Amino acid sequence: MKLALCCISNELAERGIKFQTMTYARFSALPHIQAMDTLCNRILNNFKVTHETIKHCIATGIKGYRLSSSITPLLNHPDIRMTLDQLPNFNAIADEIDATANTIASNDIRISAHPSEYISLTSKEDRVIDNSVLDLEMHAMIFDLLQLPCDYRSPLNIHCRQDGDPEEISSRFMSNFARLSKSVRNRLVLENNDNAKGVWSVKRLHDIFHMRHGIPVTFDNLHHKMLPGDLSEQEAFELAYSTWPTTPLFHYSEGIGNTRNHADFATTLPNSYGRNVYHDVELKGKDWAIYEMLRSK
DNA sequence: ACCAGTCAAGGAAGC
DNA sequence: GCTTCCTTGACTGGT
Repeated sequence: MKLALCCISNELAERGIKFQTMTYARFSALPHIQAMDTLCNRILNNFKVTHETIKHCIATGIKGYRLSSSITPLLNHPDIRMTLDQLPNFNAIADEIDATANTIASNDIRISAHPSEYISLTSKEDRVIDNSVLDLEMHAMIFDLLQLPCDYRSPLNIHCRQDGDPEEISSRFMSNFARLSKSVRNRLVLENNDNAKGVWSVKRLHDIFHMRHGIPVTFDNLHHKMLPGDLSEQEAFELAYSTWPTTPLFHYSEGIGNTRNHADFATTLPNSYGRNVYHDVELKGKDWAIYEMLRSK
């Protein structure tokens, strides 16, 4: 079974190998030179942690890794707006990225990302679209620097998050999609959601975004459970499976009770219905949960 | 060393 | 039109 780790290794975190972040409030409270210095050091640390985590996955039989979307805090902030290569320590960062690229290229590990849930290509506000485009381009730039395939083998997975009239929302989505670089467009996939009004089920994503525009649909079993539309789990799984021109990368999680709060560990294994798929394991136990699943297969 | 509070994002809902 | 909630993990400041 091809299981993938999402962002954080609990085992490495326990050994002190952890991501760092910085808030804008803190950044602005410090003298500028000191603020930039701290930020640059944290970003470099985050790339080192990323590389360590990928090596850790390879060593433990984990077949995929979802990059954290918090590797580069603040760079897209409206009052900062920097790209990686504008950082004073970019050379050190590029060296770490190159080393990571080598690790990925010489091993069997699939890399993906799930940019923040706050990204929206459907908003009516230009400011929100601008921020979202920048954030997606930042992800794609990191993917390109890591020399990842510029196609769905390294997907950038987001939601269509707004509720309302599907025609209106999807047409806004597609006109903003056209603004994105090829690095983003070639990798962008859409995941089913379970918003209150229940608009973006697997079926609807398939009918609108896949049939009309060829965008693959990521199947998430927990979102499907909360918003099945008219489909059984297997029907939704198969429909999403049919949208991928390469091996799909789906999401697996379990809620606590009947909620969407993620449980620590799996009680069952993800059902692949006999198909070849990767599963991003969205359980709070992270790699500890995956070890258990790999043992019980 | 530890703990409680803070921070950041976009959308939805309620007043 | 404002506030609050949702979510998450790490930072921050006080003990």
